[in-house]
Amino acid sequence: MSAQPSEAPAGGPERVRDAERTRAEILDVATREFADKGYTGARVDEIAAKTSTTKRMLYYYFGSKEQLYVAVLERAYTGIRSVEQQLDVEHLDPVDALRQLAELTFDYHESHPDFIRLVSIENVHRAEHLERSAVLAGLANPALEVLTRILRRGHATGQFRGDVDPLDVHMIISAFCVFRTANRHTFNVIFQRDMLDSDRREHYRTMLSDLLLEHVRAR
Amino acid sequence: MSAQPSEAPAGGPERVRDAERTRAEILDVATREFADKGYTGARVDEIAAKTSTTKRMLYYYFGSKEQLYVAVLERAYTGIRSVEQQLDVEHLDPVDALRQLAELTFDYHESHPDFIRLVSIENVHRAEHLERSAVLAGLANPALEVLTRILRRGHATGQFRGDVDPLDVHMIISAFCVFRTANRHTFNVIFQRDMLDSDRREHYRTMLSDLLLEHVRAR
DNA sequence: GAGTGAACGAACTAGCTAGTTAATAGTTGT
DNA sequence: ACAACTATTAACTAGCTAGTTCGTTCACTC
Repeated sequence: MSAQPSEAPAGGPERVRDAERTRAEILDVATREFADKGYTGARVDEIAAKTSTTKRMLYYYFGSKEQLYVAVLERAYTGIRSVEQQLDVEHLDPVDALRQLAELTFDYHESHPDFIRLVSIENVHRAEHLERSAVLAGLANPALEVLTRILRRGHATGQFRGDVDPLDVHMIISAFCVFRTANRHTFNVIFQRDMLDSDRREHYRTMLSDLLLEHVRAR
Repeated sequence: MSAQPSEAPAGGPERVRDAERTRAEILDVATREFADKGYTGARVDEIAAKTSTTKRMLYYYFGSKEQLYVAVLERAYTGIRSVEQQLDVEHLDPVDALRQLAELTFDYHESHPDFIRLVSIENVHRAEHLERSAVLAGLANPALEVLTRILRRGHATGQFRGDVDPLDVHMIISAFCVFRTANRHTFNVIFQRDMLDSDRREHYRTMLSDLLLEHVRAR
């Protein structure tokens, strides 16, 4: 990267000072650090040191450790929204749709360990930060809308029961996926089984779908 | 063991000094404090202040903040052993036995929020403390032995499938119970549903048993 | 080409926090 | 009764930690 100072018109924006970039870098580092050490355990100095900027900038952009943490939380939470949008419910058999939703969620949890850790951490803090955040408005809807549509169509075709609560189904999916990643450490120490072992991945992935389908299936 | 310390005048043991008692009090207070604030968030001074003794005693008996935390963890973990021992598997129909085991676990989680919080906290710390502890030896066995017996008898009577992994069943139970209590804060903020609401208690309790039975049932 | 505000950096500080020191009071064994 | 040990207290400290001060540099405008 050859530094193109001042006159950086067309080619590449090699800006020495770049608010957007600095802000984003702080957020990235802070996300890793908070996920790693927890809110109380994370150190502002440590976050700053891992940045290419200074602690002063961190306060300049985010105001306080807490506000930085909230910014991290908000960004992490918006990510999981995308899961449901990957699903083309209308063109799938309800059984396949539910299975795919479960698998997508399963995969998302597996590939975003920082997010899961942040959720655990935030729960230890009784969601006091998330509660005061504005982002969560409209976070519930996408997840539940897709599930509701799947369940309704499944009931229409006679494959599913009609009295299944979408939020209960969502809870089962979350419980399974969250437990597998969030609690794997104590589980592994006690039972000597690594729930994230790649050899067992397919087993768990199938198990979740089966569990769900057995639960919603018409009898 | 419990010797009559000197001449306590009739009434009761008005012992001014009592190692056992002091130790136990510190452990109790520390359990609440660590469960409440997490390992990093808890303050040694605060724990000491909530005791009828001083900080020095805390170091006298436990050596360090970390060793005190480990002692708290160890005591908390031994409690859940009792759940399986309440169950008289041999005199129950396998279906009822599994249902009862699920319900006992469900109830234990609900009535021991501190324990669940400690488990969450310990997972945020990647079980590094539990790993170095000796207590966990033999912690896995009671839970799995009971489950194995239930599943085996259920298979013998033709009610259950024969290829069910006891640890998988245990995992489903834990995932459900742990998620319901450990993640209720973020869940409630996002979905406006309190999973611990007493109105929904029976619903969830039944749902877990149903889920399990559908899963192990012979087809 | 000088002024202006946004972006940045180094060094500082007040208060906190785990752990200690040193001395004292109660308890036990003989 | 007296030594030896156990339990206990208050005050102290070195290092850490979130947040700040104050001054500097860059980019853009007119």
